[in-house]
Amino acid sequence: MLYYRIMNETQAVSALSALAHAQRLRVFRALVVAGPEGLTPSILADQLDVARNTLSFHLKELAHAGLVTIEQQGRNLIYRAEYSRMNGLIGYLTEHCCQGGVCEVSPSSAICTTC
Amino acid sequence: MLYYRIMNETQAVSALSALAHAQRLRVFRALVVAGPEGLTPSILADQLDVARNTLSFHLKELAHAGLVTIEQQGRNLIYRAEYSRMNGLIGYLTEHCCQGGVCEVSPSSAICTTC
DNA sequence: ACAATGATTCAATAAATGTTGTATTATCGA
DNA sequence: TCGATAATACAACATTTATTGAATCATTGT
Repeated sequence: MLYYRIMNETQAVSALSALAHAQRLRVFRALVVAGPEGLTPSILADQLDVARNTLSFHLKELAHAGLVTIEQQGRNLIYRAEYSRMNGLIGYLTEHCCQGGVCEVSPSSAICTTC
Repeated sequence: MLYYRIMNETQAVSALSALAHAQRLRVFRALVVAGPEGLTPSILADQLDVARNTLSFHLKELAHAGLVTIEQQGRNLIYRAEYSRMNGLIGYLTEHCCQGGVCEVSPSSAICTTC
């Protein structure tokens, strides 16, 4: 029972690069906490005290890496964390752990499978 | 029963930056697969076809981020993946998921707890 | 139609990161 | 002690990434 798809190296580097920045990491974690409801750029900008054009740039990076999704609602955009992508990244990092020995990664390593 | 310690933002960004590079990611994954025995820089350099000074630079980055440990054995160094750090990073990324609702992260999200 | 709001785009500058060749340090074995 | 091997450190250059302010695009409400 797999809840995600293991990604390739390019996708993993892209996701890791996207998260390897303090502001983007804060944005992503805020979206993880927000859950399925998601957040708008305005709310995020206020909450995290980031300039809106800067935030827009960083959200684009996260979206390009597949870590967040965008839905338009009127003149607002709703950003949401893409849990399956996050789980795919975790799977990529831990794949074939310890040569398939005692530490074998089980599908239960995935998080947020119900989102 | 916690197998890792949730890290702070600086540590998380450091770990993510270290992994956000194709060669370093390959190195880390090779060490994850190698398990507790670890690998020497020579073996890694041969296996991954990287110049030794370049590999040394990248290993230093991984070590600085706490993702690998170093043990000296004669003139060889043994590098090992630091599983607890990896688990700490995963914990940091998924903390308070979905406002503690249906997707609450359980300690079982940690991987390689027996390493 | 028009002003206001939400959000993104662009271009220029500033800052951080990666690569390469060379040099250095330390250990091993004859 | 000397040559060979394992590994790291340094410096110069090239590349990538981040920030900022101003401009643009789209939607809503009057």
